[in-house]
Amino acid sequence: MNDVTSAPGRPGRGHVTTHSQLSQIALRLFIERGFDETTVDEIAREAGISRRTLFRYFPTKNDLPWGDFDSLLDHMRATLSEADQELPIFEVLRKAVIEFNRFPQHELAMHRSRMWLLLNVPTLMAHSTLRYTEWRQVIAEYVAQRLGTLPNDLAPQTIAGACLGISLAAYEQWLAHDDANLMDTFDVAFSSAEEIFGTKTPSLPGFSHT
Amino acid sequence: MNDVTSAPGRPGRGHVTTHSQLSQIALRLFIERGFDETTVDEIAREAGISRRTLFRYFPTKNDLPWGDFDSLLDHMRATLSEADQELPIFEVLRKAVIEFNRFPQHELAMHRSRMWLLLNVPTLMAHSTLRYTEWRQVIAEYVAQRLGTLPNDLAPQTIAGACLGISLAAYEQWLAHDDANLMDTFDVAFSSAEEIFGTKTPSLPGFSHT
DNA sequence: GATTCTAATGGCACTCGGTGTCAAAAATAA
DNA sequence: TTATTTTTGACACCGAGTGCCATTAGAATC
Repeated sequence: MNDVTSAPGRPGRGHVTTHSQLSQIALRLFIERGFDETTVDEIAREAGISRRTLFRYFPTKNDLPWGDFDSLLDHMRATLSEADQELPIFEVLRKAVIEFNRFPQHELAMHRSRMWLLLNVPTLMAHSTLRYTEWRQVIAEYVAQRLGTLPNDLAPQTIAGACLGISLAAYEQWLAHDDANLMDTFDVAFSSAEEIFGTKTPSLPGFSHT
Repeated sequence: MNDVTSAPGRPGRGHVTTHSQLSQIALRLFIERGFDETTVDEIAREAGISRRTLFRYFPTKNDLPWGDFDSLLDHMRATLSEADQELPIFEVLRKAVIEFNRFPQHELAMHRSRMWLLLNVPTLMAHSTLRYTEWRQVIAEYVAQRLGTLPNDLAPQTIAGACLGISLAAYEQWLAHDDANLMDTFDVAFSSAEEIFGTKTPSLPGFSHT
């Protein structure tokens, strides 16, 4: 997933386009005409490349909206590894997740389209699972490191799952209110979760030992 | 998803097979040859029906392993609605989820194959999301009713998500140890989660206010 | 500047999942 | 037996994704 337009100092023909460009074009068409109604041929034609080439940039049609997700994951991994080990796990996760979902102003509209598609088109919802798995694993690995357990143990996986749930809930919220601020929404979602699961104010009658 | 073999007292040709039969045949082939390596034509041929007919029983190849999932969902909904409203939510959910995953002895082997496929074949993992959504919604609706909120509010959705996470973790565990008992595994998973999120013994340093 | 090497592109044919259509088959009701 | 109803099967078709190979364009070498 490297956006190598024309790698300098390397022989051979350079790339004629980028993942980012293709992703944007596809996103626009998906929003305009609908995901299922847009064929890969149309996207390729719009981008001025052949269908065959498009499938060399993205393995499936479902991957087009995601753009360069791997880079974002790497970035979150880095953020977590550099985090203050003294901070409570929950706070580190909250910050890292919020950071992960920070986008420059001029990309927000596109990001909104992207997330709307990912959370509403059945095919994309399904495919997203595979991406979420990678995302959860990054969280789980950090939690495991903090707890001194294995990433695949129940605790890290459960917490990672909860973080994903919180994030998706935040996105649903954000998409439902076009005036909402993404960062704020995430912060509120994490605080709500903290309250639900928190040890301080058990506001969830019954979700505890009795 | 009604297994109407030949509805008595109704005109017209009767069904030549059942969802359950097709599901079992498909399951066997998927395990034997692999999911991607098994074509729909092969399954149809094995079942003695046409490809076109198979697609009238199951909308997609991905749905074959699930069998009659809708009935199970209805059953869980019923279990929840009949549950003692005095019991803590967590305990009701624990029981309902365990009940949902109870299978007669002679079906356990098949169920193991099914779950192995659903949790390990990427295509099926992705597709499962859509089924999990229905499952989570059943939980969320119950929790919402208990809390007096809407099913789509953060709390019910978060708890439903957590239940799903716990269940999947339990299945992973069960599949990893072929001598494990499914019911026991679920019970342990729920207890572990209770400990992680519990208000009594905060065993998760940092996953709280400080 | 011509040649050579290398890597991306584009065209083509093919497989497979999934759908629309319609005639044939089978079961019930008359 | 005939009419009606419902499922089935055959066929044609579409779109996603892949393997193969000739072509193209850029960089390095001479």
